[in-house]
Amino acid sequence: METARWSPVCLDLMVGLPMVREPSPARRAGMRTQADIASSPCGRAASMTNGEASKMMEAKFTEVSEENRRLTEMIGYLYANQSFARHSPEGDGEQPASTAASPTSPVGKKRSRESMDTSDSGDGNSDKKMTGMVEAEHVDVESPLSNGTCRRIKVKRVCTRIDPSDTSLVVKDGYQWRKYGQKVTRDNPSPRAYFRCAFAPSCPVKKKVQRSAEDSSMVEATYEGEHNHPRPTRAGELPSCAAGGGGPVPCSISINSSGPTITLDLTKDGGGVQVVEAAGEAQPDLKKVCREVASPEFRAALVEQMARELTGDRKFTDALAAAILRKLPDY
DNA sequence: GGTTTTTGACCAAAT
DNA sequence: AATTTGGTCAAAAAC
Repeated sequence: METARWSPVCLDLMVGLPMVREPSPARRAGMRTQADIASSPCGRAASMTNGEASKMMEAKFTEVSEENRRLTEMIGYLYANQSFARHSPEGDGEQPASTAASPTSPVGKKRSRESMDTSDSGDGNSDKKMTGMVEAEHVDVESPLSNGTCRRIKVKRVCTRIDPSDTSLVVKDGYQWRKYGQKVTRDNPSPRAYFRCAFAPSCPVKKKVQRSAEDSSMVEATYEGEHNHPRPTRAGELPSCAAGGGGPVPCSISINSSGPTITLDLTKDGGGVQVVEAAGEAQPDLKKVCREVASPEFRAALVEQMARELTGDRKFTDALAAAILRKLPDY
């Protein structure tokens, strides 16, 4: 996720569909405007009367506002929550490997364990809608090579809610995996399953999946490395809007600088949340954070925070006004 | 008969 | 140096 350094809170709303018209400033800033919504396949205002289109735009605008309100709540709460305060000065998700991982934590050093277990392939997110994924941490770690050099490996940890009765430990992330091992670990009675990408050895990505010790309905999937091939596409796994449907608006937001990077996925009801840890330090209690994210207090704080950011962004308000004006009939 | 999963054994790093 | 633990291998079983 691209993050900005100039503001403690940067809203990076990557919302919407491929552009049809010339990108507005708001679009360039990543914001989906009301006009975009109305002109998208999700909104069919063009074929309606002005009254119908207006009502539809109003409804869509309300819908997006509501989503933004929820996101504001979540961001504000997370940002205010100083449990995230342990970050490097840069606060950037793409840390130099030397700071992204503890000196003894590269993949391959086995005993650094879950502290380096926070991992990311950058790919397991796109199916949060299917899996009920609620959080992820990303860090880069160094993997020593035989020639003495190190390569950076992206590592991501994803929490996913699954059926407690489901013992398969299968996390639907859109990729194909081959299981190569299972192990019971010391601090969790549930076994940990080890998977390699089905395209191995050409694709080096691995993942570990283990049911949460505290909540058996949650599984933690740890991805190591990045896929070097496209996701095997299957019907029904595309985002509803991208597939031409009228579903939720894809959206992501990032916060950065002195705080953590947080990604909110509006393709999921209630919004999936990724917490992207800037440094290699393990997040002490992400599960707790996830529970807090769902709380009314969190939502309220998020509303205020996001509203402040949006209304304070002159570019956004100008672009929104311009987009609405374009959709108004000429008299 | 080929592919995938299971599972005990093995190895290496950490303690 | 011995033990513990996590990760991987590979033969057997299952599909």
